[in-house]
Amino acid sequence: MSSDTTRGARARARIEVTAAIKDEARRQLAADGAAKLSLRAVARELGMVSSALYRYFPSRDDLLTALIIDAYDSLGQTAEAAHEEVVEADPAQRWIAVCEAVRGWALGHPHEYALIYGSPVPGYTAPETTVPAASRVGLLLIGILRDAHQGLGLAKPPLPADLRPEAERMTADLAPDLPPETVTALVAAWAQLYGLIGFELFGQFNRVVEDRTTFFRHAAARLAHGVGLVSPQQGRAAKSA
Amino acid sequence: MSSDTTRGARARARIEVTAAIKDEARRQLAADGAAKLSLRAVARELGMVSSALYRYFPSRDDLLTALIIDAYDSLGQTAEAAHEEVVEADPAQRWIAVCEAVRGWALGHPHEYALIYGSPVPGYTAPETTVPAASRVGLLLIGILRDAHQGLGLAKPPLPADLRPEAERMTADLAPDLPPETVTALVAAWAQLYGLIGFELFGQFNRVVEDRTTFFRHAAARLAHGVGLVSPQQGRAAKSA
DNA sequence: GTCTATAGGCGGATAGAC
DNA sequence: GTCTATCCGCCTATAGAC
Repeated sequence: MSSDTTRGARARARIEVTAAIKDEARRQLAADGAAKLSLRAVARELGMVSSALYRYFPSRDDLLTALIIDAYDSLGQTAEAAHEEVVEADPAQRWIAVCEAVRGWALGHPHEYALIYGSPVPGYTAPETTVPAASRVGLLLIGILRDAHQGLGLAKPPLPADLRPEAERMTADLAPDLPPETVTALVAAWAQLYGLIGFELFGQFNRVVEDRTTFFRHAAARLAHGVGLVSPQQGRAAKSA
Repeated sequence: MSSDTTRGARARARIEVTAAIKDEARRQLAADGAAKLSLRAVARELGMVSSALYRYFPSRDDLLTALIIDAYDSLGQTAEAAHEEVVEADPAQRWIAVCEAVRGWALGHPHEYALIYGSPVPGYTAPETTVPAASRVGLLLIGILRDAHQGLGLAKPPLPADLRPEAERMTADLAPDLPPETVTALVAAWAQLYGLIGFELFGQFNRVVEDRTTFFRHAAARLAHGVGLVSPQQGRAAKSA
């Protein structure tokens, strides 16, 4: 039992030090960017010696991978929590809520957002282990569309003939129970959502858009409409598009 | 006259060396990213000594600024040239041609694209001198919408009441001769366009979208529709959206 | 405009003692 | 797990000779 306690204490200490390392690394991410993330600097700031960090993360890239997975999970959890709050609303409103949650997280964690959705870190390739965390928001959006589809509240966006083969391939991969028109529109809307957020975050909207919250809400609503969701509240405006 | 010739030769040499420095810097941008761009490494590769570069670029950031302006200009020129080719076509087709040109340039110059539209370089702030070059593609798109508006070929996207003040502010800034509905939709489409390109370029479409050219063409066409452009050829599909 | 030399830093990663 | 010591590399920027 005393050996159990010891092991437990060691495990706890390891978890705490690991968390401290990641916290400090996140701080440096904000200051210098992922490309310059340095184990040495992290160690210095924590009052450790650089070689000690290698017991926690075998290399700089492993630390980066941990930060990426944490960021995807934090974003995914934020989006899921926001969705839970409005899970009784109609699908279009749930869509908008998730979009706004993603934007809110991005504004609150700009450097982590850049880490996962910004330019790739040169010389670093994310391992497959990041995929589950990276998929969370996408799965949430698919779930909303699925609910709308089952409730017959989903219009089919247009799909030109030359895109149909690719649309069916994507559908088989991502959501075989949804129409190819929907899946294709979703993938496009997904990318466009991150375009809106990225432009705001990375300064492209400076001196262009001022009331960004309102602008974004409207853009997210139009994206919802684009994938076939029509909310009762916004039906009038959306139909006139 | 001999002094003129000498001065001319010196000026030419300066231009050539400046170009060589930027070319080598672009090569390193591709390899290591903007954050690690190093005057020393550039000098080494050119067979010069690092201190010599300071006669051409007073600091690393000035070199970066030159690369950014060059990238915006290269993109802008590519987009303008592509637009010239189809300037007789209807506005929707010209819109799509410009979008495809932007994507084509991005795929051909991924690291320069990341430099201007990717995550900001930590510690670097672009000076105002980059603005004119950065505006070229936007002005091109505004011009297409202006032609469509004057030709009465432009539908008004929906604009909710709470967005109208911001829409009118943006319109006064960007294109006072266009309807606020159009300008608002354009700004959103502009961001969404870069979202599509960024996702393809930065790997988010890996294992998701395969036939990216077709996918993009369709997405660009739907963006055209979203800003109010309806091409005769695509009228049927677009109207059913 | 280019050179050498120099100041004063920074980094990743490993070996071997404790 | 943490330490010291070490290898070997990198950087920005300047001074001063030519």
